[in-house]
Amino acid sequence: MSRPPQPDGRVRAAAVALFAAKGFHGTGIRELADAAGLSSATLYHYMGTKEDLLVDIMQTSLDRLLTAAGQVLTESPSPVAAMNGLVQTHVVAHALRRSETLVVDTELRALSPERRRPIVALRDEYEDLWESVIEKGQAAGTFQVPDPSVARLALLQMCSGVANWYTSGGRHALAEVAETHAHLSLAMLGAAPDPGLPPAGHYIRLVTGVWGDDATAG
Amino acid sequence: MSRPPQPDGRVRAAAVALFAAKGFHGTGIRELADAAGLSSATLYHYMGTKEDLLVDIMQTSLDRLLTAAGQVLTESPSPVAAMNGLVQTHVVAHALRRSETLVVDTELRALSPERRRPIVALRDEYEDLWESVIEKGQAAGTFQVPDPSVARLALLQMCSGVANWYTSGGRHALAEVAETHAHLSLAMLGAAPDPGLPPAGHYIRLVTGVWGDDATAG
DNA sequence: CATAGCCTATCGATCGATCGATAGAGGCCT
DNA sequence: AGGCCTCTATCGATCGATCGATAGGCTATG
Repeated sequence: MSRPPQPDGRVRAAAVALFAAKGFHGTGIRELADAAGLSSATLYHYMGTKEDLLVDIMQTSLDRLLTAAGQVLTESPSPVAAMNGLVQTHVVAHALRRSETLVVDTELRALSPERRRPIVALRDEYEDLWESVIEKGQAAGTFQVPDPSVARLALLQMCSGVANWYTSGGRHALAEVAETHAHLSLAMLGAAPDPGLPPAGHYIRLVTGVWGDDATAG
Repeated sequence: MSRPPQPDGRVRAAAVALFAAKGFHGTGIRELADAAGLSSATLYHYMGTKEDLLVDIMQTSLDRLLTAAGQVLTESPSPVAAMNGLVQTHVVAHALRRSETLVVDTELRALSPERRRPIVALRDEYEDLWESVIEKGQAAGTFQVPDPSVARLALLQMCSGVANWYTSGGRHALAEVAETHAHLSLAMLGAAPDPGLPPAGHYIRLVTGVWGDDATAG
């Protein structure tokens, strides 16, 4: 997790870290340049506007989340397996890539309406995957919830929230957090426990595979 | 919900709405003055600095949340009743006072360390109330969760998340949202359903009582 | 010598905050 | 009643600082 050698990667990494810590509007161009080890003018050699940079970060993050979710759904034979996989993948991504997922979740309001629209479309596409899994489970009688759409919203808020409190050196190990969230989610949906589901290690590998070993971590 | 007649109330209301919609750093002094119907100079007759205003908003909101939670715990005879009450009160407050709770949840990072500390202390005090209820239920065998502290974090994220998506004219009625969240929460904790718990109306009255009919709504 | 990478210097705009001034309401002394 | 003082509420103008972004030039590599 050392600082990436290429300047464009350093700019991205610095932006992700600063936007997550201080917010988009709370981060200045000179501050960003300092963190990337460049002058504020050179910054513009590697990016468009500050908003372009934010859009790019969100785009990349959501693309990867969609890719990971697609793989989960392909390999999951049942709604319970799919939900277990979606939750664990989401939680692992939000823990290992805290900063970039936080930026996606909190800085949508910083985008102009035109730039926001395609990002929101990606987010909706991702959330629709969750919705359809809940509906399939509900239709099959595996899940019993009073209101599937409220359940979807509650579930996603709970899992995304991991990015707000998880720390890699903290009290809770990653696998424990992921599996606990999967357990809580399935309990919430009224599903019976299933010991045959893949453990956290499987989804940790999936997430690190999709995200690659590049350097926008945090 | 009309615009409060007193200028200081208008400043507060405008700040809550703007900070929630565009963020603290995304809201300018002149913009705030326009929304309150004052000049930017007159603004400073009713507040200290912009940061003072933010601190004041957070302080008030957390005080009320603590007051409401205290009342819930006083009147609840069991961990299940207490958790039902905490969840419903929290959800109702986050739905009826979306903007101010969003500001509390997302703008902590905008505060300087010295100003942040007492606010975080209030938040921790509130979260400890939840923690102890979960632990009591766990000790009594009413709740069964793999990890009480992860459960507390997951629960709070889920319930606070209501402020991110609830709209008063939307698809979901307030009472339905509150009761659904209580149901999901108790299912998450492994508690058996209990039809004898107070319905949402009780907690809606509690919240509107604590918040009063003043005009910082939204 | 062309290009990529990077700089200093600078732009106009806007930031949060303060200035001195004014209008009006209410009290108080004579 | 009239004159005077104080306090609140408000303003336009402006402060120094910082904002995001650009212009133009230097250096090194191919």
